[in-house]
Amino acid sequence: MLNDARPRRLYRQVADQILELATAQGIGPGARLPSERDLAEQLGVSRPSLREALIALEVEGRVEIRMGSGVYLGARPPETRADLDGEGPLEILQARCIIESAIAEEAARQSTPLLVTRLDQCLTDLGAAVHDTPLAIRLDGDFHIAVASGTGNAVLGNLTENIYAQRLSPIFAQFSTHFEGPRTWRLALAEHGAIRDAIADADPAAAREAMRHHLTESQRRFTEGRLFER
Amino acid sequence: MLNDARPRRLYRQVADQILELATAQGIGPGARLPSERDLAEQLGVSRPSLREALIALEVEGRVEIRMGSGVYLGARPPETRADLDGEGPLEILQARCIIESAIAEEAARQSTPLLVTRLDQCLTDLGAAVHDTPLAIRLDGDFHIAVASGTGNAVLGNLTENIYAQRLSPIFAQFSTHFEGPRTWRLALAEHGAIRDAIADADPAAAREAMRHHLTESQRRFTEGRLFER
DNA sequence: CTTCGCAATTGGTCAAACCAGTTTGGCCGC
DNA sequence: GCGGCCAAACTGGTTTGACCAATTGCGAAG
Repeated sequence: MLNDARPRRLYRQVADQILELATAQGIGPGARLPSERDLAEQLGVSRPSLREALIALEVEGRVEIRMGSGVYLGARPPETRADLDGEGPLEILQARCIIESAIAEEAARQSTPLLVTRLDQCLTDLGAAVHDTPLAIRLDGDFHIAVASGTGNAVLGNLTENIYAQRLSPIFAQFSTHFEGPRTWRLALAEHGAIRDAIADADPAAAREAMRHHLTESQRRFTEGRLFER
Repeated sequence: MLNDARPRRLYRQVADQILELATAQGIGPGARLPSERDLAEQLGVSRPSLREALIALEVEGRVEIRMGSGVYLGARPPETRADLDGEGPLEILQARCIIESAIAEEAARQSTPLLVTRLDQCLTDLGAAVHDTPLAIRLDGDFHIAVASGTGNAVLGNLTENIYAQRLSPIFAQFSTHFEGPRTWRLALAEHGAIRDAIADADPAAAREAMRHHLTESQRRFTEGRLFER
């Protein structure tokens, strides 16, 4: 009553089978699929296992489970991706250059003394951490997140946080510790200062250019460090 | 032997409790946490339920389950967020206004005939679907994703796709179908056309303004529809 | 001291219940 | 005849207990 080969975990296989079965039976997005008991029997697994598969699919947002009612196929098509990683650090830097310069511009447009105070705090923190790269990475992120939150838009704040979460991933961290040091952090600190000043002056164009300059320089430092290392 | 209150699903609560317990006991990233049986007993739930929580955490990438060995805490720090939702549709529109205008500007800077062709295709598709709101929502997203992919940066493309995945969520969809119709789609189509023209002319400033105008108008239509409905 | 193997530990899965919301259809009253 | 109400039939939610399979580590044999 159980399957033969098992390269992946059962709940993973079952999850895929459920999606296949749904499309095979012409069950479109939003439609209800068979009950847990029926599905378990059709796929030849126990209900707890079937349930694990459903929970995995629910976490991924591919199905919606309504208690007492049934399991419904998610609204979004199967090719939907959930994260923005998978790309190289350089590509992320390029994307940030485009996005964050626009964010800085908007933040300068809504400049407040409170925001400037927070940015100053970030600057002094980073200034005291130029010799501690792991800490500096975090504080660097705090500055950019502070700028984004300065727009007053929580979505932009979350988005920037997500981008920085990428940076804390193991692969990125390895790169960083190799080519980042007190010198690069001091340069970054100066560039941050320029951004801070532009926002303090409520000068959107200057803030935009300062952020663009900062991230362009970051790209340059990154590629240089990469070449240096190879 | 079971808990009293149950606002959310049990596996969700247990998942949170596991993370809390891990930090409380000083279990750092990469370290092993107690066995399933122990955890189930400590948290006062059955092993299948505990297991559902673990699978949810595994899908989210917060723990790693090694068969026969144990469950290990994920490498990334606990504050990492995975999505940018939780905010209202209007806030997402505002964020898009800032981000996508910068993306359109960059796309115009790298304008290619191929991109213009793709945009034209999106326009004709949307023009033929003004009476089919669900389809129009999808095609509208395709246009914006096409613009983002025009930057040649995959991160920006993925990011835009993610933003549109939000739009296909049930809550947003309900709003959309209420206040969107042939009239609003025709207006959006015209605004899309302006963006297309600016990109075809390789005019970054015009592309930026066209995109900003489009999303500002979208916000206006959204708030109007919302008022109308209440 | 090294090495091989077995046994304890851990995750993986299943079976059969019972509990708790939802839905639905039929019955009763209007 | 029509509409609202209530209960039975779903549906997901959770537990218990058992057994299988992969891993690991310790101890005995060389």
